[in-house]
Amino acid sequence: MAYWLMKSEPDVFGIDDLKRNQVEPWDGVRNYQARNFMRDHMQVGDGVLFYHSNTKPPGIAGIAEVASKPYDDPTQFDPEAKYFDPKSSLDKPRWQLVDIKYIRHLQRYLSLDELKQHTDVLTDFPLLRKGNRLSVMPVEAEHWQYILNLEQA
DNA sequence: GCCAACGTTGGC
DNA sequence: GCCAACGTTGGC
Repeated sequence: MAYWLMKSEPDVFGIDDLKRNQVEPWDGVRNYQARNFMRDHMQVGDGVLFYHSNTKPPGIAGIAEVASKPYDDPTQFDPEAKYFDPKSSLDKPRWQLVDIKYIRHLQRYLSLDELKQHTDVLTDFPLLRKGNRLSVMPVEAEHWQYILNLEQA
């Protein structure tokens, strides 16, 4: 069992939307590193920290779970789709995704500011690394546990 | 294969 | 709205 953090802009798709839909294909990832995490390393049942980016304040909003094996992101084939990729094709698909299932909101929102106050424990937490732009990143088990404890604090 | 130009992310 | 970081593109 592995743990992940996935970013989304709440104006586009936030934790409330996930709660409403329950399960959602995590489409639109167009970064190879992020894709590789989904395609090569995610397993059904893995834990996901649902992070709100590009909002005030940014932070972790809830918990979700990987709900499918990786499969081809359908939006890459659709010329009308925002995430259409003309270099992708049905026989040579570039982008894969997984479905994400809603588990729960955090009891309280953990802002990026607050997380930054714990860099002593959250060393090498990718989210806190300078210049980090990855939308999908691995979370170590100890960090996962620590963050869920912070929620109670 | 190098690298400058350009585009995107995302915090501030 | 600014800008740092950094990935991608394309000319050579």
